[in-house]
Amino acid sequence: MSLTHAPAGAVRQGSLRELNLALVLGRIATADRPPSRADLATATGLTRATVSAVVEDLLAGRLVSESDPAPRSGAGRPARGLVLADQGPAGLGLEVNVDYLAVCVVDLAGQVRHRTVHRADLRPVPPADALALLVEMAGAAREDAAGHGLTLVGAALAVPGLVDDAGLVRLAPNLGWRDVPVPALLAAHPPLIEQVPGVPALVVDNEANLAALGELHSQPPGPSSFLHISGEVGIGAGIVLDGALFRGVRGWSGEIGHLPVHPEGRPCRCGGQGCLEQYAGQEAIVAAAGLARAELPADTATARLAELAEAGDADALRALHDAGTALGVAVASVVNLLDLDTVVLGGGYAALAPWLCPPVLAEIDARVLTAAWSPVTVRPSTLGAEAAAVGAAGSVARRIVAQPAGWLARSG
Amino acid sequence: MSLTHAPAGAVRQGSLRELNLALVLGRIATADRPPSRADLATATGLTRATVSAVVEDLLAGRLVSESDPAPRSGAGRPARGLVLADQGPAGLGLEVNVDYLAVCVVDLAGQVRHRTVHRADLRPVPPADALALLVEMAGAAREDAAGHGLTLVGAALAVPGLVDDAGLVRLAPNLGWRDVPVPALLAAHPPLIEQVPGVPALVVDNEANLAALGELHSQPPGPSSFLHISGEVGIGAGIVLDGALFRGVRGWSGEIGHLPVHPEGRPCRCGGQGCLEQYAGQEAIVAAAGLARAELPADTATARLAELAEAGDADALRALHDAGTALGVAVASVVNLLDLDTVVLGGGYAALAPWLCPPVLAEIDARVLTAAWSPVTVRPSTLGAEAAAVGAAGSVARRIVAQPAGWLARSG
DNA sequence: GCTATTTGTTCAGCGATTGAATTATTTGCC
DNA sequence: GGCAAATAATTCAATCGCTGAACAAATAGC
Repeated sequence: MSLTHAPAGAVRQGSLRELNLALVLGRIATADRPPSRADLATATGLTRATVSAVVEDLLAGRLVSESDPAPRSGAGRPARGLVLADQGPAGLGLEVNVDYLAVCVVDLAGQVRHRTVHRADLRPVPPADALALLVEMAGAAREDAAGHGLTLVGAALAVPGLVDDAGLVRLAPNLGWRDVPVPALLAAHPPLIEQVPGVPALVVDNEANLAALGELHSQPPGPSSFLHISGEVGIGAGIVLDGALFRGVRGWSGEIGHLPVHPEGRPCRCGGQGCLEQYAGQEAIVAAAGLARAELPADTATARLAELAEAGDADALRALHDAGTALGVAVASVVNLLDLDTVVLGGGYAALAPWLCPPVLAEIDARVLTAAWSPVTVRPSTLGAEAAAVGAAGSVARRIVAQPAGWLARSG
Repeated sequence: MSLTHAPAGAVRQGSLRELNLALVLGRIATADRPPSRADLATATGLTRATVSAVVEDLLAGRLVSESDPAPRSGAGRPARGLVLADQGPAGLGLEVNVDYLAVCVVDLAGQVRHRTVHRADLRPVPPADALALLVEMAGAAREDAAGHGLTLVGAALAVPGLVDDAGLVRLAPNLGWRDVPVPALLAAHPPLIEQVPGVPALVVDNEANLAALGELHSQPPGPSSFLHISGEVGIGAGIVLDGALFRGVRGWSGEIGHLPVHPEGRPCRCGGQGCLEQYAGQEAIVAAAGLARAELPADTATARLAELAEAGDADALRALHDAGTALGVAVASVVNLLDLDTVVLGGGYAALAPWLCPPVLAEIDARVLTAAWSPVTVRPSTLGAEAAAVGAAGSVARRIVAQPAGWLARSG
């Protein structure tokens, strides 16, 4: 589950080419216009000769293709622009959540090429059955992707809970899962992906982490360090530092829902007191707004809240303001600690951002020592509802871009 | 101020050797016994031939030396052990604090080879005068170091405040500094260090950050991710993730002293309410213990508290317990967020650790969701009082180990 | 004294980058 | 239309550094 994109180990002769393949491909991926070989040479510091050789490898491996010439004014031989191939390797993203299953396919460029969502209450469904359904959806996704010339090289599964290094779901409270051995359960089904060196066949991770990765790789590119908060029934956060997700010593970082915002306040099911989740979790907001939980399916609760707030309902507005204040206290802690300048509200919070942002910002201004010199941006996520599935698939595709040598060794 | 120890840029022909020099030297630095060339080959994955060539460069540059043969049982040609040289490059560490100035010199192996402390109340002293005094002490340190065959290749200055990328001290509240241009003030004095490519002549950083780096590089090596808390008049934290200090977007991470532990509690001079500093800062503990601030010099306050607690003074014990509980709430937030498994209490907290640790651990157990699966260690710092100065000097020496090519290019 | 064993060095070979020269292709100007 | 200037991309000998195997060095055990 740890993603080290620094070589760190022995630097052999061949590592040199591997590193430069990744360097050039990464540059092509992040450029805002299709760069020419000459552009890449000046941007990377390599010579044109080397760049040509590297690009030749990438073209042969079908990781990049030549686009229409980049519009450039002036004399000289016209450049040939290089873009990430829209065929070739792609990532499979899977998501199990409380009220839906989602599957998607993302290509090298980060484009979502396939998307399926199956809405259902998954709480009464045994984990093995839920995963079987997901595999069935993934099979159809693979067929569709193959039709577009895409090969699935890895899969990532997002779950709303704690996952350990081996992919064991220790605890997914809102889903009712405990100690579910996901890799073993999925191994019972025929494989959907083609193994590529350097790309794990299956990664299982927290949905908040994967949603944050999705935000990191979304277009247009945003900051490389930020906090992404997924506000669902539970509240999770993905912490992106210097362009990499920070997972913590055991991969359990981001439990922002259990930051104490009122240390002597309401007891929480985690055993603590006054956790953020008790004041800004979906159930807490719904209850504070005077809505009966029973009459609302989970997937419409935030929509209903947004409707009421839009209409000026006083109870809803007050509930959202209080929740935003509690969230702001927690966010202020994070900003004081990590000195981040961007906070993204995702999941259910995205739709409620117009009412949550002002109190969050107010708390930040009041409580963050450095706010005077460095304004903090709080904004809703740009990805849609199944952000974690998109982020999961994108994280797989991203691995190919970060380590193209494995794919190239495969396809000759 | 950002230290990227991954190449990330273009990988040229010669980068290969640079990377392997760093790889081998780093291995020598972290080995618990002097390794032979053969040991290094198996440890790094390089061939013995390559390791021999690399080691030859390191020996020629006087970064390592051959030690007495490592005791090894069995047949075969005896190995020649390699150790970091006790002569050659060294780092200069400087510290300005509220009640003392400190200067030290640390060699490649992390040994403190020189140490000077000047105790005085620095609050009434103008910054320029304080720095002039520090430079004078540093001059003597350089003479002493030169007598041991050590060359100063860079300096790092620790200050108790916020520092920006250019070395400008924006705010050091307890010292009374505001917008002090340290590099410009130091440039007025003759240079003390010999410039080496890749090593900045002067780094100015927060004392909590540098103390954390000192802890990271202390012997015996500890974990590579931890939280280091410096409890002085203010409370600062250094966050070490995966062996690297995390400085935040603007270098202002670690302001744990302003985490809200009682959101509607006592007003804080930062403008917020209920900040940790108001409950666990030195002044708060002293006041809660019923000691008059005026009759205590700042540098003896913690010693006096420890004395009283040792003697069983009820007021002192209660004050420490309450401070520890507040600290525990903040630490629980950090652990929930970052999933760290080690917390180091440094600065004034080190001496008070016997009384602070129990309540801190109690709050962690109660509030951290994952505490059941992953015990968190809370322990006092192993470094002494001037930890920041030692960490500062060590961070300079460490740069040579991480990037030896610059030094080698210099000395031919 | 001989063998087994391990360490460290030497050397031809090779892969990858380098830098200069060369070719390719277009714009602008007369 | 033709020519010079300009920019892009390729070719090729030279060079740098790693590799693998053979070899020399040094010791323990029998």
